[in-house]
Amino acid sequence: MLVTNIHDVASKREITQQRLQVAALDLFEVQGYEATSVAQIAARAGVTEMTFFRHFTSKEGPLVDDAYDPVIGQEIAHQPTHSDPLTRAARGIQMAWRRVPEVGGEEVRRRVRIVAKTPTLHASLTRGAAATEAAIADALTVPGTPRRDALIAAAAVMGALNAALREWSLTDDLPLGSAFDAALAVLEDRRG
Amino acid sequence: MLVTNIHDVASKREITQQRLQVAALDLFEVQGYEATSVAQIAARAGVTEMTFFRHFTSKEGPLVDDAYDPVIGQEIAHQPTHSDPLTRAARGIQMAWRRVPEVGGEEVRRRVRIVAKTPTLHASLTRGAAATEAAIADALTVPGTPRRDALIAAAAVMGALNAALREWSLTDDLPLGSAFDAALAVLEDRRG
DNA sequence: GTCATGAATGTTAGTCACTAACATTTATGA
DNA sequence: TCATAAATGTTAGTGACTAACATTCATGAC
Repeated sequence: MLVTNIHDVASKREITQQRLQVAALDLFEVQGYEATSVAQIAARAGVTEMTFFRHFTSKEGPLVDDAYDPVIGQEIAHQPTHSDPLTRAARGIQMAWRRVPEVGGEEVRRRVRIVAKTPTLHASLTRGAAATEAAIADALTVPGTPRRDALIAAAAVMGALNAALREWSLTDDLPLGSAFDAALAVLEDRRG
Repeated sequence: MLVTNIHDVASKREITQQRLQVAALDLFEVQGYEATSVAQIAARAGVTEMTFFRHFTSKEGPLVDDAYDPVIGQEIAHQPTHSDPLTRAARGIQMAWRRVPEVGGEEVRRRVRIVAKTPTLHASLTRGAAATEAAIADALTVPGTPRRDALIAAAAVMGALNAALREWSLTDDLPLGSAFDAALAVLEDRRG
């Protein structure tokens, strides 16, 4: 190529993916999710529709494709096993997010806000979180906690987290951490 | 028509819808959800593809279209407001299901089992439960419980319930109520 | 019974998400 | 410079879903 940036550690694949994600988010925000076609996104990113699907598994991809999971599972596995699974999951997630830099929080807000404003996408957030949910369930499955209970607790925590994220995304100033605090507070507040 | 059944209180619309649902479930069970096309379902039910979409909003319809909700909301609203929202939601649902006849439990098992065995449908169960979730959130929103907390608690409970239902559907003999008991037990078991 | 009216269904044609197979360009290292 | 593989393009197709219009069928008034 004619110009090579020394700091350009990103592969071409990563660049294209980034361009597609930006294009998708821009269009979703301006004209709404449903009214935006994959062809439009691809055109705006300067590639073909086909290329879009080589970078994202579906139209929802730019919104929900994520890659946290391992940290979360790790932290949950470190929780004391004498606690109940719901508490372990909640506290483990809290720990994990303390280790994640607040950097990029604004982009998360942008993405979740689009989801929050598109009811048909709420379930997609669940789908995107499927891997995370599985990781949580695995980390919760220890002697004394049957698989079934681990699955239930994982699903409950993810449900609460997604709901909290949707609400948080509609605010402008609250930090990302406050969404997690809200979810965990509801899960831990027991006044039967 | 040539033959009229006196006991035929069902309208033609209801009959067709029933035929479509049976056809869909049969095909989903035998060849899997993804491998079944709406055209196939319609053909088996003796109607057109177009007619299918006049009875169900999507291919998932025969699996997730439901109509409980009002009873649940009612029971939750009757829970003592000094309890925390998660507990109110859980106990309200328990009450509601005590009032629902176990009749039809086998069909529920059939439907949920298909969902449980089709990972891409897990999120659809969430979508199908959106109305129920909204009803729960509404019933939880009382003075002293901010809307945000109600939304979080509703999402957590629905997540737990769906996970419990998926697990239950894979068993053959347990009654439907045991699925609810399992979900609520995890939500109420606090050993922080 | 007949007839009018609306519900239920059919037909046609189209959009859009998504996939497969194969061709072409572009980057990278020996 | 050349070989190799990664990245993208092209073409063609399937299947979910929708819109517009035509047709059949059921139901009540008369």
